[in-house]
Amino acid sequence: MSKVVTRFAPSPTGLMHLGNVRTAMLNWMFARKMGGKFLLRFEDTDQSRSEQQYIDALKEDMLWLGLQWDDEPLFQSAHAEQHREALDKLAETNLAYPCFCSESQLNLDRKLATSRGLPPRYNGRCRELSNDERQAKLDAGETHTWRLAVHADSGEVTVPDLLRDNVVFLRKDLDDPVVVRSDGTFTFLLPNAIDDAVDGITHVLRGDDHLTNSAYQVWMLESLGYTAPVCLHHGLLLGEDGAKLSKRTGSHSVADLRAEGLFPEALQQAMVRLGHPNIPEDALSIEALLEHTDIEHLSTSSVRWSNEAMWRWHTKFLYAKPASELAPLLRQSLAQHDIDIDETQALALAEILGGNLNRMEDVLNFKRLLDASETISDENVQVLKEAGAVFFNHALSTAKATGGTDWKAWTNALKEISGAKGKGLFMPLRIALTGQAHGPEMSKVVVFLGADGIQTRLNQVLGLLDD
RNA sequence: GUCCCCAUCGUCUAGUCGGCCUAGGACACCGCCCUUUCACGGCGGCAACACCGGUUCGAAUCCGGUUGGGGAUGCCA
Repeated sequence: MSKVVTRFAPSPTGLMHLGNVRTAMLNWMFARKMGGKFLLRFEDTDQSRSEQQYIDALKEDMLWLGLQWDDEPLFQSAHAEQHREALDKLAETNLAYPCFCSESQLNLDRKLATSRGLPPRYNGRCRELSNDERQAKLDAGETHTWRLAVHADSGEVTVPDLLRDNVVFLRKDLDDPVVVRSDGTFTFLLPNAIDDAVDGITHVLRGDDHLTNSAYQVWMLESLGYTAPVCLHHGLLLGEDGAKLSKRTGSHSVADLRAEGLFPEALQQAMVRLGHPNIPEDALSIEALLEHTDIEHLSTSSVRWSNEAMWRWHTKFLYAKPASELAPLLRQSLAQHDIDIDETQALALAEILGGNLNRMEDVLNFKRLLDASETISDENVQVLKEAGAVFFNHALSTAKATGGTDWKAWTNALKEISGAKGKGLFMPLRIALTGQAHGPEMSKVVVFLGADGIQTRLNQVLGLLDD
């Protein structure tokens, strides 16, 4: 059995999107799983729309996602020769033919067919031209496209598919697809298939929206004497609303997600778990995912994307970050809002905040830990008012007496003097010091702030209550 | 219209040959416990075989049809 070779073949005309991510990951995973190769091929035949910046961005996103490709990236444009040869070879045996029908003629044909209740397919006018007629038109320089003579004959095309029963199409139900436009450029159908053949691709994982295309490509490759790659047509990735993935329904580009600070692991988790059953919750690395997935049993029904699930994974990964890794991220997030802290401070902050942030930007909720003048929300101020100035005067005096950095000692002393206890004791202090009703362990917070920090904030609260 | 694909809890799915399925798991959600907060963790709960026929002693599972979604029928990829 020959080695498995898969590929991800984006056209460099845009950024990597969620649909791309799924296809790329599945092809990568299948290759890894089977001990094969995973190739990256840029389908850059549309030179006018292809841009170097997208090639670079696509590569960067792939690496960010942990999808390293084997060998050097391939470029479809480098195979122009083979595409031409393939067409010539098909033309020789009349399996491809020039079509001189005009756009308006074809529209008319379609209307006519539909009105008669027939499928609106190409009626084969130019397929039935004699060789002489054909040559005469070509010599006269008439504009033409090239079509594949699929519909012409009886017989069937079988698309081999590992995920389902092989799909059988009757040739008469298929059309004669255009493979060369009137401007002489190829449509996606031919180069895509030829490249797979010459690149030695053995397996193609793609959405089932390609099923009919696969039929055309299988027919073409087999006509040329190639063995068509085995397909794994999986169900489509849908948006959150169950409709097709579109920009509006959350089809973010990977670039957007990265800009939002998403961890690649979170995207991996959310993506791979779609269409796969019962992957243990603790399969957190891509290797672990690989181990617990069976690509050959990937679901053939469509699946829904969930941003919420992805961000939940992100939070899980964030919680698990040790302070040493969290610290630089904290600095970075704060720096984005023009707050600069040094490394030591960042590490100290990371140690108390770890496990309290769902997204990196949540650190902004705790600005009061860094700056005593940071305002407190009205709702929380209300809690401070209910505690009252008397309470905070006691708090200040006991803080001074005990130093305040021993949470237990301080609060015990305060409890005795003020008579406050439980939530009524802890909550006002939490809000006064952190600005938030929820957050990290107070015993750590007081150490982080130090005696001065505590007193500054208590004084600031007292000033607030005076107004 | 014609052809092709798909259809189990809110979501992702288990369900090999029909009986062990009054349909299992995970996530989400809800409740309780733990916790000075949040989270984690523990326990419990809610919740689905799209519909209609047929075959059968017995169907989520097989067959037919219907409905719904998707794709093709594009000089998009």
